[in-house]
Amino acid sequence: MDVNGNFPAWKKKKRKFKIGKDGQKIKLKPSFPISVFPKPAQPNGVIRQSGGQESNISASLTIKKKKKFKKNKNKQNGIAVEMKDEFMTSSVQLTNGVLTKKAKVELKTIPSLLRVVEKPATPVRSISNLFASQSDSKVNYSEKTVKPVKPSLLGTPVPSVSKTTISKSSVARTIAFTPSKDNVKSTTPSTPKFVPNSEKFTRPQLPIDVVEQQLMYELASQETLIVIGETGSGKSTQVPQLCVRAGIAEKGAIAVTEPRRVAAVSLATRVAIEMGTDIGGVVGYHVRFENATTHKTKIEYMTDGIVLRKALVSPLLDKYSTVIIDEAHERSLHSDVLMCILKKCQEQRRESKNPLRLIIMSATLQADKFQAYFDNAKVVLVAGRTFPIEVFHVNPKINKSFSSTDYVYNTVICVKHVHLNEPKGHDILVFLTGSEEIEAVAHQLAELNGSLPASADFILPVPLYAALRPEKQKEAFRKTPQGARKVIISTNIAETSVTIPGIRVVIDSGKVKSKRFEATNRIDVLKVHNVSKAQAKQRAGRAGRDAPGKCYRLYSREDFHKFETENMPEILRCNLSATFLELMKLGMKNPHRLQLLDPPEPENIDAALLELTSLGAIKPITSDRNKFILTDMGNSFCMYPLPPDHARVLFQAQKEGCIMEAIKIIAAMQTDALFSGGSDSKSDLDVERIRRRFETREGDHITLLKLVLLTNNFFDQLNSKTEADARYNKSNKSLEREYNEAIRKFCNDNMINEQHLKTASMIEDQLKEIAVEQNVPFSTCGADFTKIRKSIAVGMFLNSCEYDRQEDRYRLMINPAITLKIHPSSCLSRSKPAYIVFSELMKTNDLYALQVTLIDADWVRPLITEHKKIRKNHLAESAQRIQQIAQVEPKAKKPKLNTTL
DNA sequence: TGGGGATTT
Repeated sequence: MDVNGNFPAWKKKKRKFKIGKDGQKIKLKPSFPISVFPKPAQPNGVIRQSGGQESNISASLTIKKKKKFKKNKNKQNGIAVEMKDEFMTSSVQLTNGVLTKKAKVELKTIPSLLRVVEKPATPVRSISNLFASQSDSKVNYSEKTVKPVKPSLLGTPVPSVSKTTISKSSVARTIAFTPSKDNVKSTTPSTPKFVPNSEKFTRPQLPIDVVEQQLMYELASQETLIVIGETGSGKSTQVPQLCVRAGIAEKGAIAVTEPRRVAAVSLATRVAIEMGTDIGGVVGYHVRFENATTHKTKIEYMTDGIVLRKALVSPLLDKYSTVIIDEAHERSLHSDVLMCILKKCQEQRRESKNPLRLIIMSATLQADKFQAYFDNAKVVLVAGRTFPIEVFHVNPKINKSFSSTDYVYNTVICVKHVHLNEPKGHDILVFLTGSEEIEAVAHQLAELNGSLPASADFILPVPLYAALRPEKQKEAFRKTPQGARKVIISTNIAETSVTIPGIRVVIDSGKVKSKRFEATNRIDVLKVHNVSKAQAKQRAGRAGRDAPGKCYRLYSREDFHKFETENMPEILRCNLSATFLELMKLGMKNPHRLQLLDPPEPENIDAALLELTSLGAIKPITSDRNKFILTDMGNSFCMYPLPPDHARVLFQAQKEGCIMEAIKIIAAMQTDALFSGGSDSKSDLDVERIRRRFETREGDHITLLKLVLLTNNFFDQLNSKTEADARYNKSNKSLEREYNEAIRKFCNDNMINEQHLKTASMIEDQLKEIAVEQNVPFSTCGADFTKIRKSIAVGMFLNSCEYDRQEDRYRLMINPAITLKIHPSSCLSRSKPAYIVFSELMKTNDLYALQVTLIDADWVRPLITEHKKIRKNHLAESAQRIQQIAQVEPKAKKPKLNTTL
């Protein structure tokens, strides 16, 4: 490929910020954050950090910073800080053949040499007047100008926070503090301020401190509060602490929900340090498989899925006085559903002694939408703290050869341009859509090295995507070798989930691959789309984490303006059956009446209802067929953290007498492909050969079972060997090393992804535990896999297909108009049996069935007949409903979750 | 005979 085209013609984005009064550019460097994060031991092996709070300080860095401090000692009034290594380990251990995750948290207190400059004590308002009107407040908020602060912990200047005025009007329902990048003022040096919230730890100033007083006031007086703050504002760590200091936590713990596990864990760890306690003390976290909270815990960081699960058990969530939904702008399925539930919860608890306080924290300015949703709740804005980023767009007027569709080619040209023009040592992060593209670009960039001028550095392409083997993923985090420039080519995993240090340039293709659920046909469509504006902004932001950065966009500014403003919320593009099942457990009867931030399409709602009805999980109420209730079976589905059809498989397996096997398979199905491990040294042929070893004629689910049984066997042997070795007085350390080495070798030999295997194993345990609680009798089918195949067929009968010899395709039995192929990754793709059932239907270039099992048509025929009957009624009813709605128009009454809530 | 973005209970 010729990569010498004159493609790069960039429109430079007007620099919006950091121009001082005198027209002088102000270079902004944040004081380095003091933080301690867990050792990078994350579920999929990637070093993951939370959305906006990442920072990582290693011992070496500390030393470096100390030197800096010495240099600036006098300027900084002799303030010094010394940090010690903090660490926390979380490891997976094997006991009695069962993999368990053990978290060992060791937090040392930081001996701070910092001379704390005392700050006037924050007025802590009594909570007795929780919902007192503003006029009751004695605090004078009139025209108080908070001086911009420029504290500098170790000589590095802190980005100036824009001039803030908290005026009386801000107490009214208006946005109080508008951080404007144009408004950035050159600041006058002032005494550093530190918040004396702990004797043991002193953190540097954060932008949120500027609005601390206002926040405290609003926290005490508002039932619902919306906090808008960009990356680096400190809202995720400070708002919960402010709640505690405001005395809110006395009525119940503060729950903070995060969309990702790592964010929950790392935020909790950091806040624990700031508050000078251990994890599990005043601060804790609760994510799946790991509950580090105690009765003492006042701030609980949790994943949103956990809170949802908790709501199923105790719908009023009365353990908590406050729920904070963090990263609400991400619009994850769980957080959207939570907001809906919590609103109802709030209504129910309003008159009680323990009302529920809600805090919605979001990054992008979608304040209006949240505000409208939460009955005109107050909004507090907090400035962010990132480095300035120069944004360039392609200018198609100058460069006639540019074609926006050929973004892979453009990427390579752009990397070359950047490589030859940007200073050495500035690493590049490229955003593309999928592994194929990424590998292709990586290959071309490696080749490009041959044609570079002698003076140029070496280009080191590093692919990064979720399906990549963990040890390969780690390469993105290695230090760039001397004489090279690291070019990380990534999917949107690097957008929020992962933060790579040292990135100074971002190249954004403007494309993303995303899955959308086509409800009418129950098909997942995986397609490349343009990113949203918010996403483009997020991507650009990845260049400004450590220093000022640049972002090159492979699309014109005109194209950019055509992009959607925000990402499509997950709730609008996924199968709603699992969500509705949960909501019905909470007492929701008519999902069409559900008040969500973005209501899903009626067709999508109906499809989920039809699915749940056909599975026997819900049934319409005789008096009003628009309303549904859970059946006994549906009720028991709710106990399992599984999609309803998978739960149905377990239910059937119980009848068939193969619950043990079913649990193993279903658990393995919850993780991504187990077959993705192994090392680089294996050729494609080897890979094929190893995979063939597990292949069965019965299909992929049985293959999965055989694999799990083999690993169980392996672990049993390994454990008895380890026990025997222990008797010979081997040291614990060498035993552990051998043990881990053996696991690694086993996974490598069998091309198994170690992390996924561990996850599957933990899910297996979880499912077993639930089955025991549910008094499910233990049963096994031994080598008779027919029973298990039947369970799978019955549970997922909606996915059964019949082979059409003429077409050489399969026809979906519930809708024969749909024809599909077995994906070639399936072990049945060649044998093409007459009847199959699949786990998933995915549309890419063709319609493919993934994870396929051979079935007997008689197993599913009665269910399909029944389904068709239900569907017929269902369709008639939804047509009727649409008519009704048209007549009743407009909204007759406020929908309610009228329930046990 | 083809290829798959990311979360989470």
